[in-house]
Amino acid sequence: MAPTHPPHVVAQLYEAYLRVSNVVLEVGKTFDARIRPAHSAVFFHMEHDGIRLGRLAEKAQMTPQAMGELVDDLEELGYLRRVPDPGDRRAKLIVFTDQGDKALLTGYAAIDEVERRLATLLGEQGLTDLRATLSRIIADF
Amino acid sequence: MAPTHPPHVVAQLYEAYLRVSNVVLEVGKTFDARIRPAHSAVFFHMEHDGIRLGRLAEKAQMTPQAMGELVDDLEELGYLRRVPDPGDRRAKLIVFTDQGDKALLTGYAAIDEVERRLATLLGEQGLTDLRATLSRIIADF
DNA sequence: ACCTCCTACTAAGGTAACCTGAATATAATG
DNA sequence: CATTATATTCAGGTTACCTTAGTAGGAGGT
Repeated sequence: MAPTHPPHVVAQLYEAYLRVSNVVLEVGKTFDARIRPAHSAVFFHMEHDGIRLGRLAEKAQMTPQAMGELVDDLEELGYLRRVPDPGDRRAKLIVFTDQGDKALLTGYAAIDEVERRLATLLGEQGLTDLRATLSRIIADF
Repeated sequence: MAPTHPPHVVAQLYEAYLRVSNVVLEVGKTFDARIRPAHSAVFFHMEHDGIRLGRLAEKAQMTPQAMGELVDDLEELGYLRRVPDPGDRRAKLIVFTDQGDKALLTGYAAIDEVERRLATLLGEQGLTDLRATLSRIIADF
């Protein structure tokens, strides 16, 4: 069940998120069309010194199996590698390849670009206020 | 490709949307556990005098086939009915049953409740500002 | 060492929410 | 009328998850 007639804030939040995130997604698609939105969860939660599948899944709030598939994809595409975890021979550490590092930097740049565009649109103060307002909503709901 | 380290506005928008919409979704689930989030698109875009499947799909930005499945579900659950369109025998009008009307009102009430809660949290002025800011973002992106 | 319990990961199969392509019925148009 | 367009439906596919059930390798107690 969802919204109703005029611009409800719930609907506005959704719409604003869609539009803004789309800019970032487009950059990703341009970088490598084989990378899908679902893969962003991996880049988002990766750790540069390597991370285990279970922890990555936990951070992304999904099952290790689901995360395993995403990692499989990105490994096949050359963005990640699985190396044995020296501290636990059951486990593997997921690490970035050089190509993976480059993709991550491209993603960061796209997000920073969106922030700059928002600062221009709303003014520095306006962006600060928006951030504060969203934080309050997140904390309260 | 998506976010990065600190609270980026993109991520904040998403998180705020998730939290706020969850309140509405919970109300829906309590009303009838068989109604799924995907069905909200139907309630959102319905028109009280009846609407054709194609138009409903168009408003919700999905294919008529996908929308058809959602309408099938809600018809089976007793919230909608398909009646022949008197003006075009190829088409059918999708209309609410009494039960559908009741569900819609419940949804509206849940959304209004969220708005009231936001007004309390942010103040009337704060909510007005947030709405204006989101509108600007939507218009610009 | 040995046995039990745990943990990381993999395999197999399922579901929800979409999609594309093709069929069918009816309309609209030259 | 014959042609082309429109409204819906039918069949089957894809993506992004999930659940259930292994398997291989550690860790601790005896």
